[in-house]
Amino acid sequence: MKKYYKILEKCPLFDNIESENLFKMLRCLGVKVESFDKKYTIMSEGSPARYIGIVLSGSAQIIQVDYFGFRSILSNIEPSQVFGEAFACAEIKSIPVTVVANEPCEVMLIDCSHILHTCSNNCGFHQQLIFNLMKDLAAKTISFHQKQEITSKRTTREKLMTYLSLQAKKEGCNRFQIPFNRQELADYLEVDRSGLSVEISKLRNEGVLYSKKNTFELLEKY
Amino acid sequence: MKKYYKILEKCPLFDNIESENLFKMLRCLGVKVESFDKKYTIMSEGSPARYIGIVLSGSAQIIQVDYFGFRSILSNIEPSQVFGEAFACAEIKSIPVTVVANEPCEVMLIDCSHILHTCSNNCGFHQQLIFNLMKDLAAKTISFHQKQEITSKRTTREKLMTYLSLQAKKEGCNRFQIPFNRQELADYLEVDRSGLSVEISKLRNEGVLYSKKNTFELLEKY
DNA sequence: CTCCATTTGTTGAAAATTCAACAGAAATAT
DNA sequence: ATATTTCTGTTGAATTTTCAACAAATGGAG
Repeated sequence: MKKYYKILEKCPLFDNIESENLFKMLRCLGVKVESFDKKYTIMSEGSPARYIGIVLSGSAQIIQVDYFGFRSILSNIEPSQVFGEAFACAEIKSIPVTVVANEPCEVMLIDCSHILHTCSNNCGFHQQLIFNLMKDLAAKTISFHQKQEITSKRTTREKLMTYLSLQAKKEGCNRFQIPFNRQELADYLEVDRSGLSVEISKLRNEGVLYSKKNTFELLEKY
Repeated sequence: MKKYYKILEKCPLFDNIESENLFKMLRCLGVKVESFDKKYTIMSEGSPARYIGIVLSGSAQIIQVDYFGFRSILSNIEPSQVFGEAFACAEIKSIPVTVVANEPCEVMLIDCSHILHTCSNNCGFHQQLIFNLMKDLAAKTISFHQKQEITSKRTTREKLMTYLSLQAKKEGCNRFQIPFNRQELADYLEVDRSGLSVEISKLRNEGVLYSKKNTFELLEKY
């Protein structure tokens, strides 16, 4: 467990919890750590909403697949970020999304009933944990608003530029990497992959951006 | 304040709080009630994220208006529902959306600092309030997933049918009213209004649905 | 009731997306 | 190193959306 120290410290779920107390608490919560190979399913749609997950290494994607097999990517989860908390906290029977490993990854799983219902030891961390969960959920809601701002645009070009601008802002730099390949970016922006490639080429020719693989740079022109 | 009793009782923020304690608590929180005429702005984008709102009567819409004046409707808020909580709880400087009165309405505003930071009286309701906030935010996240399921569809017809199916399911009845007129529905589904009208007409002719104004009915055929 | 403003439905043209198919590039496995 | 698979960019055709403009229907105000 020690090797996850640095990651867990940065997890918003454990804000304001002293590191010496953290491991005691994790024992109390009865956490478990699991590993998944690339493309493996971490949580599947329809399964009980019981666990809150924390990515320890690698990365995961929250996806929805509709009746016709169309995939849409809701978000990308990086180390020390939390997933599944909304379903666990809302106490719904089954989760409406699938979580897949985007690369080999390790995740910590916490049975949400250990968080939501006061523990038998009545340890003082619960209140802080619930407060942290609330802040985390608030932050998630805001990031959904941002995604909505992107996908509400009507053209592929606008969606792409809105996404890239927000990324540049988040990274604080005009040159940055994105966590998606082309098909994934298309599924995140909710557009056609080939149409997205066309648009990227156009923007490159117009001198608006530089791109190579998953590295992008917004040029002055824009 | 007494006249809002029934509404406040149903507010998820006050779950598991005895009604006799509710009013004492509201005083402690220093709530205020304000009225807005139809189309008036309740909270405007860019303003400080200080208040959590509860709709007491009428209804409000959460909207985003982009650089070009395109409006998109994120959600509709009915009496006893909460708004603005995500921005208040995430402690961001300014809110990224606008809240407008959809009809004459009254809202209760609670300064979030009174909820997030333990009150001087150290009254026991805070923990419950924060727990309720957490559950409310979890529920909001889930409803965003649902909206995403709608808007991720690629055609106007699919978006419309997905929306109507979800509404029918929510109402538990194939015949129901929606809280939007045509333009608003278009802005919620993120499609063109005239194209939406065309699609509704087609579906009506095909016998898939009945519609008149904002009343819809999904017919057997579907 | 009449007038006026708003909402809804309809149309056709222009623009954009989707779709399928394929070729070249890049990554992976043997 | 080579073969195989996956990913990316390109194309053209078909579909769909968007846009602008207008007519019909609806709803309110006076």
